[in-house]
Amino acid sequence: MAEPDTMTRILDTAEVLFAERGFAETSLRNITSKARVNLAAVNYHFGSKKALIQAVFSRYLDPFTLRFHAALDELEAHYDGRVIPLEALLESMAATVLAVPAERNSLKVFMRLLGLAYSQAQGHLRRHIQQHYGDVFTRFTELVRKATPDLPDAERFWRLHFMLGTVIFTLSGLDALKDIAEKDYDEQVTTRDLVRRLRPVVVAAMNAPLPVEPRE
Amino acid sequence: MAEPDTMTRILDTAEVLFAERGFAETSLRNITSKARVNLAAVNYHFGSKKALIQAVFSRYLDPFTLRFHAALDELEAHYDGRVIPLEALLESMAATVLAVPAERNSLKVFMRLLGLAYSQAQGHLRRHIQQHYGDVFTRFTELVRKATPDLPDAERFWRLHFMLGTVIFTLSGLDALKDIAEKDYDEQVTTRDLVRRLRPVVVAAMNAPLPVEPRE
DNA sequence: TGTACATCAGTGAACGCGCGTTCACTGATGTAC
DNA sequence: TGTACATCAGTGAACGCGCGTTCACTGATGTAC
Repeated sequence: MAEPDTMTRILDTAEVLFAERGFAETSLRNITSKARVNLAAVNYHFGSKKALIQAVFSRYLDPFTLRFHAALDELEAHYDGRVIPLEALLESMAATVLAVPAERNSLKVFMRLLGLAYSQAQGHLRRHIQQHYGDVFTRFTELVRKATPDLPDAERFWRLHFMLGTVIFTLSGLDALKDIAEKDYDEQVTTRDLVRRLRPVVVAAMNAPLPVEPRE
Repeated sequence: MAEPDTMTRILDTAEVLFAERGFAETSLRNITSKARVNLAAVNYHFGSKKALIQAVFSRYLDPFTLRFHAALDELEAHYDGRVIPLEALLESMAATVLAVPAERNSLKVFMRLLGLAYSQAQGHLRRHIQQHYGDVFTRFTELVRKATPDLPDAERFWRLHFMLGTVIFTLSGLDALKDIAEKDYDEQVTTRDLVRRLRPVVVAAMNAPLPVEPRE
């Protein structure tokens, strides 16, 4: 099989290293030497390290938003004006999340990248993502709103973010957790297994009773 | 009031900068210039940047483990051999987490640091924490085991980590989330408010029905 | 068919810069006799 | 009470190093006439 071209080799290598060590800890020299391309090639093809980081994200998020919009279209067509149940929405999101990196065989990398985007440095990345990919998330939350009419808006907002946290944290810290789990109960853990375990937890969390009102 | 001494000034400044930007993105020059101490003072007092990072953690985790052990002692004494209910255990943990940084007035910093420890680079930090502070967590999970006898061990393990993820992710990404929340529903959000919202979610998640068995 | 020029992917070496760390040092305080 | 020495907290300047970026260049391919 032919070697992939330089740009692809850079992206393939960069996403793995970024996911493993973060952005600041991964130098262009790390990337280019591992990818066996010239150091200057990154700046030639992408312009800067920052732009490379955004390109790495786009390669996951572009197909993700595309597919997710399509999946939501399908759901809306299927329910034809009726309210889409919460479980179906969550199921659809999970399926899309699982489908995208399956092509590129690394869900872990995808989740690590999302986790980094949330937690890492100032915000140029978060801003970039919100700008380019905020729409599909807005559409999703609007559908969730219809599926959970009894939940106050603020409560739903927070619970969605709680669950986002659970999923990203778990799937992105996967290696560490897998290590601990295997040591404690020498049991093999797969990602699909985790997603299976996450499902009832997320549903229960979204449907939890409302918190007690704060005392005045 | 007298200026705190050099070591304290370094620690106070370092924890804030680390929490804001991560470890790699925070240089000793950033820290020492903001703390108005000599650059060489970090290496004089701590030996290295790595040791400074661990010292920053110790200042939170030492009192935390102390207090948490004490809180669990109290619970065990109060229930006197009977099973401590899950809610009481979670409540106790939440109270301890809130109490420790209250003295130093930064829960956000504490959570950001924990989040970084989980997600950041290789593992020297995770190993350090596991070594020095693993005991109290082991004790806690053992009590949770007694409180949830119907939950399979693996399931409990994962759910505890899911919830750890929720809490750390939420409280450590607090600033970003607060921004979004305030833009969407110009509503002021306090940390105590979030903890109040987290409580029923965490309880519901721990008590969620078991996942469906995977098909063979 | 041949030639001149433009475009493109990639290269090798160097640039200046900020990094963590080191080292010889100063000046204040404490201790021994 | 005085002197010699040790310890300690802190300093200023320099160290070598790896970083992201730049730049002049090469060689292959495509386009115009």
